[in-house]
Amino acid sequence: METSPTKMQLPSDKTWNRSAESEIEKFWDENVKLKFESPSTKPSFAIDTPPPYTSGKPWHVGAAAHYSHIDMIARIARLLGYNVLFPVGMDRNGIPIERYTEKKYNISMKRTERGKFLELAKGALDELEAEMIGILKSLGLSADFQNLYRTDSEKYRALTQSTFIEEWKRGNVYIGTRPSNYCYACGTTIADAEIEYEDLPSKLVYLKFRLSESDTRIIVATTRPELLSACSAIIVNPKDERLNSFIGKNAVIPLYLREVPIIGHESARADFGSGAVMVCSYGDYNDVLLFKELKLKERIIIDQNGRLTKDTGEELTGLPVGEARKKVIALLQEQDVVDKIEDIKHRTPLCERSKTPIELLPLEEYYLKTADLKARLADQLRELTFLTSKHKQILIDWMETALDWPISRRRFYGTEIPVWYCGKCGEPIIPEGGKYYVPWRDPPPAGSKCIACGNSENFIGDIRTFDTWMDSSVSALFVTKYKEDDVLYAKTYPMMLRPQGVEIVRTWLFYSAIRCLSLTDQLPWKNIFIDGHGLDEHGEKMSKSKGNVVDPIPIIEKYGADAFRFWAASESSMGSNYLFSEIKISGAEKFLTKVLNIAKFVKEVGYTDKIAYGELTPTDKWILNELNRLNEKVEEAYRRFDFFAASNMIRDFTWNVFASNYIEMVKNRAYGNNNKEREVKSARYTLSETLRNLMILLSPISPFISDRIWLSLYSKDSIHAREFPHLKVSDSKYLESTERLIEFNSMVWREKRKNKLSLRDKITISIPEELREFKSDLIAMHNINAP
RNA sequence: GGGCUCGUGGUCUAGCGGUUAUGACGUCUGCCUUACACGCAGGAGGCCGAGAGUUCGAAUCUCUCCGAGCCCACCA
Repeated sequence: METSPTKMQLPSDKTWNRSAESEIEKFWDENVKLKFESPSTKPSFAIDTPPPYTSGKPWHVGAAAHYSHIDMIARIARLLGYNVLFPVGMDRNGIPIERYTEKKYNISMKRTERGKFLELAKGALDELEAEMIGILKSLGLSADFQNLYRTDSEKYRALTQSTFIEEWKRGNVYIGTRPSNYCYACGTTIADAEIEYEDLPSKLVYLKFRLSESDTRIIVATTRPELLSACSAIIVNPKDERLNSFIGKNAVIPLYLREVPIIGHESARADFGSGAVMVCSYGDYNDVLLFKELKLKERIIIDQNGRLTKDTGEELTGLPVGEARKKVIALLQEQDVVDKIEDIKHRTPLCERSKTPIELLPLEEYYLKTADLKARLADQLRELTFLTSKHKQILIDWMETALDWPISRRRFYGTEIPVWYCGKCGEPIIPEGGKYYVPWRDPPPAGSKCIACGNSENFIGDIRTFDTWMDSSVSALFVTKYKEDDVLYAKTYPMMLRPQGVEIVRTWLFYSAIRCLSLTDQLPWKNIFIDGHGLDEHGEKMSKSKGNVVDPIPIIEKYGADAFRFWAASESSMGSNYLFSEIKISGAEKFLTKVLNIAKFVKEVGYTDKIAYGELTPTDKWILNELNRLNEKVEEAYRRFDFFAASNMIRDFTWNVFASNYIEMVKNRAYGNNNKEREVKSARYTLSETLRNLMILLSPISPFISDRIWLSLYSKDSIHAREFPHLKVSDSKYLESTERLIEFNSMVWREKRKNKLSLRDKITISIPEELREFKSDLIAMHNINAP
């Protein structure tokens, strides 16, 4: 045992708290460098840490718990003897930071000069980032902050661009014009995965269409009357006996007086609305399919600003969708073609970021082909282990439905698409990868030539950026230094672990898997840890709009990061959702205070040099065997990275076996109320040894307190350089005594209570034969009158 | 409509075929006991969602139903 503790002392406060942690945080900053060792004989363990998105307050306790979980895994891996690569990055591209900047400076992005806007956004990001790093550090994240990366750095963006260029060369990228999900609020195309649906109140308008052949009317129900002028057909279900006689006839669109065919189609449901549907470009995804299938002519009547075009007639031109809807209803009512209007709840596609309805608009965008990659991913899926196996299905389900990925965005703060277009013929010019290109600002590399017409001047740079998932989907390549440091790459790729939240399986997990698979012919990781959601105390999702987001900062200030972490570990099984509960966090703090008090006791009675196992008293041998059993169980849990099981086992042993029974049994002996020097030393040694061992077990979960105790009692070096303890004791006969001992102690306590005796009063009671080995400790503990 | 989870004392949670169901928080009672009153000890509180089946035996396996949550796909 190292007996020269540092100047670190146990805190004098009565409870474990934040200020006791701050000193440790400082100590780590100055003395502990948890870096990936190179060279190293240990096996590598590389973690694809999710780069947190810097979008401003409030921060989310769920995110704090998530990073705590990831840190526990990193620390467990170190404890198990791995050489851990634990990077930390900041995801800084994309729409949220643009919105934040617009709000902060009260400006409009698209009306601000681009260079100026980017500068403001960068400044805003730097402030947010500093705050976030502060939070991560105060949580005790043992990541490599010295090499913090940013997805908007030149180096990172150069990687995003060069991986795009590689995909282009492989023929996996194409430019396509197809109806895309367009968000007017964000002014850009978004991917299917970025849409969420919500049931919103809407009006179902029943319109009377006259047939061209006769005066008969057909009633058409629509939630999108403003799209009337884009109507290209009406469909009815052929099995719908009320309406199938209309099939083959033509109807006249009110207001516009244009004829459209009435067509039979299965997708029209007889039991909704009137049974007749107008097919418009584009009301919903079904319209897109119908236009394709029925080869209808599309009319695009909404422009990129979300306003109706002049094709819709004088009175509607220039109106935004919502107003146009009201106006057109009024116009139709004037003409007496509105049969009735129903209030309904309509499942509306919304942009996940701006929460505004999206429209389907044909736009020219870049797409990454996913069909082949999905097939390859499906092939290799069995090589990928999900620590929480139930989550694998989410990925599989999504793979079945995912379409080609639209990767271009009409935004400013993102990685620029590294493409110029020939000023003469429009052919795309793609540069060589490896550098960071800014086409909206700079000309293409010197010597660029159009491969189609040979033109070598007047190139036009693309003004678009990539979807931010294009950046974050290569995080595994960035941190393992793909095409930059072959030695590190060979050691760390594929990475051991991708930890992430369940809500981004469809995006980050899926996109990363297919992109890295495409570029490296390997899956980027061996294991996936999908973490659950942090819900509020009523089990509801926390969201800024509901206002129920709990900020972790005051929680950490109040209870300490270790209490927060212990709670995060012990609250629910790996990957399950958990409810935020301040009262439980305070319960975790009580446990840590208990641990602190055990340490104060151990320090007070003093500790001695190592004593051979054979020299120890039976009680001491007993607790060491129990401790050994705990070590085995915790090691087994830690090998599955199951901090939930481990934390609960550690708490149970520490409190209910070690403190309540063992310490009470040996307290007198440890204080020296015994004239046998050997037995006194035996107790002191065992107390110290058990606590020492427990601190190592606890260190991945609550690193502050375990290191504070470690440094105060045992060593001048941090606990985090330790390996997993192996006691190598195997007197398993002592394990049989545990239950009997606890039962006997309980029985004595009950007797004393029944007889209104205080715990230190004498009592006459006989000690069972099976416990005779522990007799002297039991007599001292309960003050038993030896019969 | 399809799929995936999940229903265990007031709350949360473990157990997932075998003696009186785990632990935490809360609650009640007593107690300043040479670490800790943010403590110690003791107690109350559960037909393990409902029903049926498999089995010598079910919280645990199967089916049906009820309820909750999440995801996906159509609703004009």
